[in-house]
Amino acid sequence: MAEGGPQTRRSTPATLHDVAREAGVSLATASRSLNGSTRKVNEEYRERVLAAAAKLGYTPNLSAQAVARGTSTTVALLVADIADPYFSSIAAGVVGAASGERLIVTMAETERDSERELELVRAMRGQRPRVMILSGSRSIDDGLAPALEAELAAYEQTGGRAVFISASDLPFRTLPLANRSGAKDLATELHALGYRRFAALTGPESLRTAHDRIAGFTEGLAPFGTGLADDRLVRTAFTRDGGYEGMRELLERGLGDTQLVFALNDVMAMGAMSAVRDAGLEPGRDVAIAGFDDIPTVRDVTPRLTSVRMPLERIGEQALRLALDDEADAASARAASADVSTEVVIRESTPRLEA
Amino acid sequence: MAEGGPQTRRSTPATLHDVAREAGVSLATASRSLNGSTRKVNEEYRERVLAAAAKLGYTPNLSAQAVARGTSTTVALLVADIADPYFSSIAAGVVGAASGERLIVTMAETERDSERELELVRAMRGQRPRVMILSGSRSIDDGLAPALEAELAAYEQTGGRAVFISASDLPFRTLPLANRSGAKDLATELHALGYRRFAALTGPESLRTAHDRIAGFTEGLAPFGTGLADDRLVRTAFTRDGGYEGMRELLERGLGDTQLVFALNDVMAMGAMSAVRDAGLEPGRDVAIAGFDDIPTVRDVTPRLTSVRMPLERIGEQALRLALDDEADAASARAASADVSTEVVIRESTPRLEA
DNA sequence: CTGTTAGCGCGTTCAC
DNA sequence: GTGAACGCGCTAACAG
Repeated sequence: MAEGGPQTRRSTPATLHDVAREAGVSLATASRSLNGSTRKVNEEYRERVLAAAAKLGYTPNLSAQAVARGTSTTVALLVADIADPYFSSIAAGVVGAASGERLIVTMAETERDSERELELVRAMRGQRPRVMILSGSRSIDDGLAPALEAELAAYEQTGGRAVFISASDLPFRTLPLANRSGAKDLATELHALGYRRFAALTGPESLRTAHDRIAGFTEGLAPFGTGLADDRLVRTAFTRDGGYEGMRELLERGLGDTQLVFALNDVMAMGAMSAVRDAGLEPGRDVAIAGFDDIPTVRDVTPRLTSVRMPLERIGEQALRLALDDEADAASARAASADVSTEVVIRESTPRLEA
Repeated sequence: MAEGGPQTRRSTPATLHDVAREAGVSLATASRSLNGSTRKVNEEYRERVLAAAAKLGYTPNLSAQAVARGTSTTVALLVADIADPYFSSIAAGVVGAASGERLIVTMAETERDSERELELVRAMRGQRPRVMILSGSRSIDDGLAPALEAELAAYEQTGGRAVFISASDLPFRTLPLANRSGAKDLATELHALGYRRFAALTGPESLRTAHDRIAGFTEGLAPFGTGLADDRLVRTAFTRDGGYEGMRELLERGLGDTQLVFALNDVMAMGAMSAVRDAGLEPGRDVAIAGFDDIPTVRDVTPRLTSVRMPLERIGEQALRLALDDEADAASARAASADVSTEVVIRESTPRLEA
């Protein structure tokens, strides 16, 4: 089926040259008519060119344009895991915003490996992208950070623009995410609901995002003279399965008097809820659970999950805008981040505690 | 912070020419050392070139390579909605497989709009991608289909390779998905569990995938002399909110003696479960629910959702392989699709019915 | 094996 | 306003 049909001979795509010849004009005129930097071309010629282009099914070769112009229309996006709702939502935001700017986005997956991330940045540079957006997997004690910084510095020096989503120690534009304050707010509200004794499922200690969320949570608890005991912390993978395993471990250790488990992101929280259930307990009743990010599906689990809303799509959009904003500075980043502020959403997984 | 540092003057990326000069060799030698199709270059020169490249931080300009070679290393991927787990999983598969082939994937979102899809295909052609993968939103009575076909035919005639994920009427390579047989199997198993009276939440009537799934489900029910009454069908959007709204409508109409609601995909099913709950009923007990796709999160909802497993990541991989396989024909597509066969997964949302 | 040269498709100066 | 000619960064003949 796929190979059927009259074997029309394979040809090469129509070139601007073809269009010019077909229209009976020069290459320059054709070029001007089709993109016209300053449109100073006879209307009649213009139409002839457009007609010829349509007839030949001409599409400008973006690579050639990039070479000739010295700039591409590409934005490179690096994420830890495309299938993770957190990253796919951000990606959707980036792609949406890019589409509006007539930019094309290319995507790659770091798999949370900084070595791989570095390689990818290097490889992506080959595209001479206008901007490069790095999301996720920023570590605190990343030995490869200097190399990454050097690579990105070189990239920026040659006209590119690197943007990090969420805090990083590296000297590049950054769209700060309110991980710390969001977690702090969450802690405050949970305390108001009557919760006093907490445990947490955290990602790798070095993961910047995990670190900030834990720090914020602890900070929010401090005024009340409570906190997170070390033996109430479970380090695990920053994924659904990590959440499941972490909760299982916690249950094995014994929940003790723990009232609420804070999973550092929603997919972990969902895994944790399943682990609770598999242990014969009921999330929200036997142990409360809170997540972070407020990915769409948390509305559809039972009990509905308490979380901290991060406007993920908008974060993707703002990251691109921040990169494109020529005079972006600290103020601009602040403005962008104001647009992506968090909000605690209390749901059934953390019911008010009876006194 | 972002703008700090000594204003090192902005330069242009190192070119192959620079590397050659730095290494004291000719352009050709530099080129051969760095990519050398057939590595026939003096080891000493080679090393000098590599050293120079490293020193200068040289990265080959992919656009320039593409123009010179006449072929790019790009694969274009079109999906309906990036944030939807179905598509993000497929995308993850494509990106993963592409990475192995040293291909770069660019992504765009059709937003389930065939007009937009057509425009995107046209725009994407500008990249001269080696392959173009179209996933989702194939309609049965799509007026733009001829235009799309023409565009893709032109694309293939100029050396490109178009691949559809899931059936289409268009004459291009297609990775068939077992929507029909999967739904049929589901119906069979549900009947075995004791279910007799069904309703369904379906997407737009014209959506090919929706059509196939309904057809398969009906087919599976036929041998038992039962089926889906017209008034038990709710047409709604193919999204979570569509599922919610559809179920709400069904509940308003009155469930009657309906025992099970078949949502045509998992995100719809999850929305439907929430609607059931919001109506004060309990999914799985008051009304059974089944979905399709088996996206990861269905394991974490309550009750766990019965679904039909589609190996989404593998589907993405296979789509790319199918595109890359030079001698792909019907047999090859069949082989690939064998690798992406479905499997019914019965869970708690469809408990065995007491006789 | 190496260097020279002619393109690839397109943008853009520069004369006409 | 229009066209000829050069250059973008790189590959691929082609000679040496």
